[in-house]
Amino acid sequence: MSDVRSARTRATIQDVADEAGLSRGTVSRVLNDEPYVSSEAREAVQAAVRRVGYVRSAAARSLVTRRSGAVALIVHEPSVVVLDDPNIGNILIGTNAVLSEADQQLVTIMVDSTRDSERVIEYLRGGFVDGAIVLSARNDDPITRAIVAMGLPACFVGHPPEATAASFIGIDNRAAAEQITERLMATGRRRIGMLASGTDRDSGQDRLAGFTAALGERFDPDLVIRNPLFSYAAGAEGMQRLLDRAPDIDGVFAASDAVAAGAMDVLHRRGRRVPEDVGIVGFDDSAWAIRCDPPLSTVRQPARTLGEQAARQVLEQIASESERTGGLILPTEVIWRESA
Amino acid sequence: MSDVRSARTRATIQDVADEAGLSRGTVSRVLNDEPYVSSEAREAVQAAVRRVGYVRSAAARSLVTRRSGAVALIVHEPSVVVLDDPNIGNILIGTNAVLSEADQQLVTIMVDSTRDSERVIEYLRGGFVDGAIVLSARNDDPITRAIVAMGLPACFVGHPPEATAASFIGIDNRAAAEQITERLMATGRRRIGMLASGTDRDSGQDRLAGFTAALGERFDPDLVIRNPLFSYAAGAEGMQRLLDRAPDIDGVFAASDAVAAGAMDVLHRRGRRVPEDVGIVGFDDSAWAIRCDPPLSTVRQPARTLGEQAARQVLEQIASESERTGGLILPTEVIWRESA
DNA sequence: GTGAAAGCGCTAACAC
DNA sequence: GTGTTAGCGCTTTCAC
Repeated sequence: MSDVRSARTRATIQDVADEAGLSRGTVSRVLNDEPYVSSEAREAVQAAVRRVGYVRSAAARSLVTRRSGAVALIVHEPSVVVLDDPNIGNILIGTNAVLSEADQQLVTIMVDSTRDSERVIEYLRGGFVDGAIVLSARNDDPITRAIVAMGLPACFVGHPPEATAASFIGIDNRAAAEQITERLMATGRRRIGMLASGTDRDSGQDRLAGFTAALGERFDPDLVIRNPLFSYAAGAEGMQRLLDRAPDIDGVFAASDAVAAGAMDVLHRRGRRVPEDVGIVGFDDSAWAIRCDPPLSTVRQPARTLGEQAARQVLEQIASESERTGGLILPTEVIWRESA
Repeated sequence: MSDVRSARTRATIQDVADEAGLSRGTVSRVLNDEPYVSSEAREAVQAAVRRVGYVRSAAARSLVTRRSGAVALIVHEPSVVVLDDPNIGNILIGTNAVLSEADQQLVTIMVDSTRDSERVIEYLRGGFVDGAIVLSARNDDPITRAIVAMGLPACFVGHPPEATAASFIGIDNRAAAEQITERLMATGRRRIGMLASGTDRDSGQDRLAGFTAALGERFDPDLVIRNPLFSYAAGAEGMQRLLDRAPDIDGVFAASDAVAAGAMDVLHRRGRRVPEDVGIVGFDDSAWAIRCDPPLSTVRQPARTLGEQAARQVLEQIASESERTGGLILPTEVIWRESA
């Protein structure tokens, strides 16, 4: 029996070396696929690894290489919001695909409290990850500040963080909102309102700004209902208020598809036909859109691509040890269906 | 200026010791909040840490302590499924809350391909995490096998993995399904069908088994439509087929709320009234349930608690270095609304 | 091609 | 209370 170690003790590279009758150095070379190793040695090491059940210690390796082989995806949202944001899932998929290809491990971290926030900063500083992708950070966010300060390779998805030259990637919410509002106007609507969710963050503000710009003179602040949440319930509740304020309303721009779905149900309940009486458009092109009756016209947000590109940017920074590159804005597309 | 290190080099504990005029040992004690340190020393160290901008290396620390302070949540699902599983989000929240309280970092890992799977095993073996919570693993899953083999503290959510005495936590899908089917029967339905999603996994199989058991003699295999997905689309498509097969159907048990929602929309479209003509019940008590019209009767699954308990089990195993405890089955509750 | 040896940054056991 | 020192398991020169 070559296994003389106790069950609780892991085999080390030295055990492998002894077993193979070689030195640690050679074993290390084999493990790292380095050149200048005889094929006999290579095979001997591989066999020895098997026999002693060796797995290398990430800590020891990372201590000397200063690399972990992992990248964090930080979801900085109160937990409730995360659940029904249709984009997060797709961003995650895109990011994971690209990192997986590069043999980096993606670890997703949720920040749900101040305590979380502090611990996450420790985690990042500790060197558990080589880079980070940050979703929907606020500008005054401590994690953002820490990342920038420590120079961790990173990409911010959603909006540029502060005035720093940090790399970011996002969509032009303002332009997209303007565009779809214009199309809504082109269908002949006269009294157009907005269910403006998330006005406490950039994306929400920008969508409202685009809406305002598109309407120009015809913009009526009374027809804007604000709500922090991008939810179905927010849409339903907002639509009630909008109808009470302006029963003659004939167009609605909802800040997200979920909001639009809530609004549409209320419209039906209040006896309004869509799109005959009221035209309605959403934002995201999420699963909600096709599920609506009639199907929802909306803005397609390239969430998956967002995730992929963010991952690429981080990988590039890690590889080149270069300074951050600038930002990137991905194009959106208006998807015209039957709701307007 | 006390900062003589290059910008690229991190300060080490030695730098702090020099700066504070103390030894590494004392600095380490302060850093770890150990007793037997004079308050002067403590303050001197804290000041020095500030000045040199010290952050301790996780790798070095973890190398000697054999602890990382992190726990993995492994979501072992094809990406598409993850997105609309209403339970995952809540499990995540519960897990994060408990771990956060214990100052452990939760890292969520998605397994989306064979390549992912292999990398994740490496990651776990490497010692990046002290424990793992595994969601909806299949029995033949390589990650499950690796975890069991390496003796990593772990808890499997959903179902016991193989015959091993691994710790797990879940709900009794079979009993819950049986219970709600019985209530459906009690409303006087004669021809009851099931939209049996996910029959390729334990939860789906168990729900079908419960349904079958409840119906007893009245069970008709022709009224069971199978579909791997727990989705709205699966429900819609399944309901079409069910209506075609048995136009006189008057009761439906859908394997999830999303499935039920899809089915209900088809019923409406085909001119059936709910619950007058057809009674329908779901499973999960997710956001779908109250959004249905009429609101859906369903089984409440304690997803958040599931996550909390799983985290506790893992923490306990980590702390005690004990062998795995057995499994735990949480109770479910039938929520009776208006759809049946 | 391979071995020997010097660390990576930290904790913990042991002196004092 | 504090300093000294021996590793933790690995990579990486530098000889040979």
